[in-house]
Amino acid sequence: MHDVLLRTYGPQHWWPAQSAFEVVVGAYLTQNTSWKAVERSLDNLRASGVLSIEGVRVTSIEQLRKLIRPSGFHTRKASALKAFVELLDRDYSGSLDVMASVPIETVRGYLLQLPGVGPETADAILLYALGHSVPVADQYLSRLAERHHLIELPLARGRRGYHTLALLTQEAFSGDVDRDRQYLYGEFHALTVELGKAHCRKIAQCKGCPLEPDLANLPKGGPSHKT
DNA sequence: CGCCAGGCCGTGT
DNA sequence: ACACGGCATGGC
Repeated sequence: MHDVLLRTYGPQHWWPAQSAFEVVVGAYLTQNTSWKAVERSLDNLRASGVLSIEGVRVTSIEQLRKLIRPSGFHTRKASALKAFVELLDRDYSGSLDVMASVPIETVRGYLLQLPGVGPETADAILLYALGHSVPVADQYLSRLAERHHLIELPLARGRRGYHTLALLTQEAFSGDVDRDRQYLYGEFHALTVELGKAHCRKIAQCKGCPLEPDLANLPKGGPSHKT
């Protein structure tokens, strides 16, 4: 799948950000929100000089809320961003580099305890902001895995479903010893998102989907669930 | 106008 | 352990 999508869409060079902290902010803001809307919030933060650790640290939660309004759920996301910086200050000297030097499982545990941070946000931060080799799963990947019968339907959803998909991704790339896994995880997630953006609603019929040859082998009747 | 977006959380079974 | 609704706003 990765190679087919790579040939179709080309290298994605994810995550689209100018700094590690911008990755963190983007990971929060894009929760159930289109990236287009996130970009406007990021522009607002940048224009106000708030798109930095210090910026979030010194900005009031009310002001933060106004700036990120375009990307929705601003009440939750503003306080969640504050909580992240508080964790950073309290346990990692206010430095993402320090956070990146701590064992991955330890950091993941702390991230998951933060408000507004679930498995996908935590892994996106670990991979794209902290430079760890961690697969990232999402709804797009879940749909793809279901359609291609790579996992049983009961395993596709919920917290268990996320872990199953992440493990599946890890195993799928484990045999590739020539390419860098961190890079592959990053690009694969980016490519599945790109596929989702282009074919999210059409993937049921999958007309023009680059993975169509594989989807053509689906059982008669095809997928019945919503995409 | 209605659907949905690169989830997460609290509540109810 | 899941299913379900709420969270907010803007694009299409």
